Amino acid sequence: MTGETPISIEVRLRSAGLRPTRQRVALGDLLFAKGDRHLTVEELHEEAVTAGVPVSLATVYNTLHQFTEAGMIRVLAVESAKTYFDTNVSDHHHFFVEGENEVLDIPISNLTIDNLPPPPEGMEIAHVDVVIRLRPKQQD
Amino acid sequence: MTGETPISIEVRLRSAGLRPTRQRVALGDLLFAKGDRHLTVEELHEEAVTAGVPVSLATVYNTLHQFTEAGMIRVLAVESAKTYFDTNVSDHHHFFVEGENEVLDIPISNLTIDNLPPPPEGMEIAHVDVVIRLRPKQQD
DNA sequence: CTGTGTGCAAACTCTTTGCATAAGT
DNA sequence: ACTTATGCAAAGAGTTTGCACACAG
Repeated sequence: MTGETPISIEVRLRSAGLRPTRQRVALGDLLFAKGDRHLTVEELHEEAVTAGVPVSLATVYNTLHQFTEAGMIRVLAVESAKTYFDTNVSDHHHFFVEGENEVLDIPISNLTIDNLPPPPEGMEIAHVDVVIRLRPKQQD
Repeated sequence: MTGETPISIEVRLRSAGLRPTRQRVALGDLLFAKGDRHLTVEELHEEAVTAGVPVSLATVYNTLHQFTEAGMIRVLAVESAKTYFDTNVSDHHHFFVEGENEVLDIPISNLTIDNLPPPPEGMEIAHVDVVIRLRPKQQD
């Protein structure tokens, strides 16, 4: 066998209560076909147009937010003007290249966080984001 | 004794090569007088105006960026539309309240990160940000 | 005085919204 | 058919920029 059968985008969309329209399916394919990715709205839009799916920017915004609500992707905490969406919803972390505003997955590592503080009353932890900010090494 | 003598804003500005103008000193006072804070440009601007220092928004933007370059404050990695500036430049971490876009310091805790991955070639780690995203506890 | 800094308003970028048209079930 | 999604263009929010005036040294 060649691997696990991925659940089709159509099915995933339906379980999320979203109609599997051409645009949503195409965006879902782009997002999930190539492994884990972090994209901005503009990047995904451009990919879609290049791939022959002339979806509008507004629809990409809508769709990414819907996918986020459905828990299929999530928003990354980076200090950039643009919003980054991550197709990997599990606990893992990121490098963020200053200046270039580029997001990289932290490769296989056993980074661990210990002694997480308790959340304040009435709150629960939704997610823990570790962003390792990188800059070009300066040899002065 | 009542504590350490803080270095005056004037001196700090001069060492950073910044003229201690009325606006910069006032903003610096607001930023550093009350312990560690995280503020948006708008919040600081409003504080300044309320405090009787009618500085312009553009100047607050300029000043916060200059302070950041001087290493006096830093920008936080949160997934908010607004930029948050933190007066605490040391390694410490944050709660981020979803929806409210509120940033809270993580109180005294011995949160530690182990097995930090090595940065990619030619890059060095500028800062490690841990953002613990909070949401209201739901008891369903 | 001379060079910086400041304020204002306009410009820019990213994101959201309203509404007519198109597509899914 | 009926409902929901899409596209477009305009509006919003946050941030940056250009230039005349003001202030610090």
